[in-house]
Amino acid sequence: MKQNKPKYKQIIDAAVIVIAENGYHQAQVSKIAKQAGVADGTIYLYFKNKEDILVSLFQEKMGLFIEKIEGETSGRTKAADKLYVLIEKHFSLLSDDHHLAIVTQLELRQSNKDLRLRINEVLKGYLNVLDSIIQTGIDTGEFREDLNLRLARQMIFGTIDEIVTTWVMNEEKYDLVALAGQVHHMIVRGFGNSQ
Amino acid sequence: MKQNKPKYKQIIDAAVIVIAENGYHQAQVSKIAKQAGVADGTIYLYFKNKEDILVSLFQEKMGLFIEKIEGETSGRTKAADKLYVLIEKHFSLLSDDHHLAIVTQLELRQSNKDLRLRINEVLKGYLNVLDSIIQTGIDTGEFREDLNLRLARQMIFGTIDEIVTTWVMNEEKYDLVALAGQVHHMIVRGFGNSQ
Amino acid sequence: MKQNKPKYKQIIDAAVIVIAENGYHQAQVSKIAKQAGVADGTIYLYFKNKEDILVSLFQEKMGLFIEKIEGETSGRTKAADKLYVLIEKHFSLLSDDHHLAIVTQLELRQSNKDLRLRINEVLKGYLNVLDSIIQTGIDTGEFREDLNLRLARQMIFGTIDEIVTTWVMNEEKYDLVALAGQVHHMIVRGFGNSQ
Amino acid sequence: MKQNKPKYKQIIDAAVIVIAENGYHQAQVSKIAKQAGVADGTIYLYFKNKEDILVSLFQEKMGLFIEKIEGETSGRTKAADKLYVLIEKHFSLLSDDHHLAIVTQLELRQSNKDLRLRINEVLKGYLNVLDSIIQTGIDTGEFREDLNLRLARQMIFGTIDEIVTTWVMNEEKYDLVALAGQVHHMIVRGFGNSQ
DNA sequence: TATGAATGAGTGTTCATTCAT
DNA sequence: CATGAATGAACACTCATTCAT
Repeated sequence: MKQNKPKYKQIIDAAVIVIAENGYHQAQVSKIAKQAGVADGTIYLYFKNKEDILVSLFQEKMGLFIEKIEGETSGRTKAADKLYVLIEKHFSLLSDDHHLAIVTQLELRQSNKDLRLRINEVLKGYLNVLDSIIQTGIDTGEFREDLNLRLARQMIFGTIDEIVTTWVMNEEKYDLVALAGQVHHMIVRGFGNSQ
Repeated sequence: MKQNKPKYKQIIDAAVIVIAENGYHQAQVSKIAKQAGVADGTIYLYFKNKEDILVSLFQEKMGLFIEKIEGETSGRTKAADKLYVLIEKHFSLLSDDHHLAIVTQLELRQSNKDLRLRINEVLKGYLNVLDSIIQTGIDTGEFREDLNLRLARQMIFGTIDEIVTTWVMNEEKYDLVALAGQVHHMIVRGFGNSQ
Repeated sequence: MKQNKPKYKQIIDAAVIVIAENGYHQAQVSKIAKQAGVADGTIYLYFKNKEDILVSLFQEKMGLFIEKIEGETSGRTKAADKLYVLIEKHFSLLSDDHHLAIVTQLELRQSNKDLRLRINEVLKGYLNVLDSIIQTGIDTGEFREDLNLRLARQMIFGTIDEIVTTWVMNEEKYDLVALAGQVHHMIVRGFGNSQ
Repeated sequence: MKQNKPKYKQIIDAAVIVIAENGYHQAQVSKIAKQAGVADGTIYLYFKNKEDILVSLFQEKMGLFIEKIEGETSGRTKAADKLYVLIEKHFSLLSDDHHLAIVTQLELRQSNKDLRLRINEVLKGYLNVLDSIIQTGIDTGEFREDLNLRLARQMIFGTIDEIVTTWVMNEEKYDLVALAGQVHHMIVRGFGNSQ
């Protein structure tokens, strides 16, 4: 199991750093190898090709990401609470990892269509968590029963993603986590006045 | 004024087709020139370099896009109505232009940071329209007065963008415009039950 | 006779200025046309191609150059005097025309072999003047009778040319004409002590 | 130390051959690589860019050239003898290397100003040898004490260079080395009759 | 004569991947 | 397992020249 060997993680961590600091198109395999402290050729003992590094990177990091979020949300009963925890956790995990935020929000988007499709595969785990929360809400009557599951999921993901991306592009100048409450309220209650 | 010369538009239209059909990284200048029916060198009589073609493409198309949307929304009084028209128009304009949808949602995102920053400049016009609608809603009391303008704007844009992108990635298999009502409702009223 | 039409000289003068100020490789036809105040295509009504501009330039300017030098030297009887006048005139003519000095000493040397062969044709006129002076010197007994005419000519030309080129490369910081006497003495009398 | 790796010299030697046989402007990197028997990319493991090949070529070849000439001249005591050896050696080294003669006398002169400045840096070593010989001659009384060191150096270099260039342009039809004595005599004794 | 928009051939350089050691 | 020297395909851009007006 290559994934357990130390150099596997070493190379992935190196890739995150190199991509975050140099940008996607300036993240040459040789630069990643140097950062990881291995020879260029060694990379190919652990990864099929460059794309495989990036997909693996996303899988490893996003896997942990989803795991943590799932863990936190499962402790709540109400869908709205689960959703709040998800947003808060999503924001805080990226706030805590500057390099990862740049890589997932900006740099990895420059990859070609093939790579993006494979990244989307990984994202499905996250979207499943969202679906499950929304379905819970509909089932318990918290959310409207005519809510379109797919659209709702896309709204949540699109909103969170756009807010994080804007925050990263603004060089993370403000407190992202502090926005979780307002974002959560907009999603659950909408723009309208409640009276 | 180069923008009025026929070859200027001819080249931009060719670029949209070539990028949509071949992908961003396979859209060589020579391919665009061939599609436009001009010599490679002619491109450089109208554009400073390759990046300039792409920025101009985005400016021209997005300019028209924003113009049309602004025109339609200005005919409405209520913010909620304006927002509905915006969503519906956004969906229908992209539904009607298959190539443009692929280019704006998938291919142009692969551009480097510099180009993306310049694209964001163009997008500001669109975001301003959103801001103005939201502010109208707050002023008239349609929307909550404690609504965070920036977050609201990011939610609308992120939601619409994610929904369109998913639709494009799913090869436009379903009717995007038909979703406008539900999307609008989710944004304005949220997920919650109204009782 | 195209050579007599005003635009012919106009274009040649423009070429000297453009080459002197931009360098040989940055002296595009369009730049010369602009400097001459004519359209690009007009150049080709007066010159066969770009190389023809440069050869004509050299012919015109070097023709005048040789004419003036010949005129001055013919006024002297002794070969040594003729040689002195030639050196002095060569130095002063280039000292007086900054642009021409740069073009002939530095820029035109970057031309390809073909062009240089044609330039050498023009130079033959100058070399003939040299030969005639040397022959005179030999005939009158001023110069050694076993002097190798060809080598002597190459020594004079090589010396003068190297001195002028160095002076141009040093941005013409010192008085070139003032060196004529020493140069003349070195050529006629050599390095050795006369005793 | 790249200079000691076999491919470094292999590429430089290939460059001399390709430039001599095809001319400066037809000496594409791919042609040099082919001649050297390496891949195009390999060139860039040993040289920063194309200009670096040419500068290195000049440094390597001219470095050896100067070394050899310095070695030979240092064996003589009298300045005139040193000068004779220098001329003779200069002529014979280029006579023995047909390709190098073409490259240094004709092709490399077509390089742009930047490259020529860097070539001049290399030439300084040669000019220093000349200066030292001339100074020796002045100190020992062999040469006139009012001899202008800089002009004398330019005369020697200009003369030798012009004679070699003419010889190369005449396709090396005559015996260059055989001219050394006459050239030496012209420089040391001048044109004049000694009586 | 004069114009200037259009042409299209030509090349230095990068970098993911391989493979002999 | 690990190395790193070697590979070679791929592409944006310039500019001398033409020719319809």
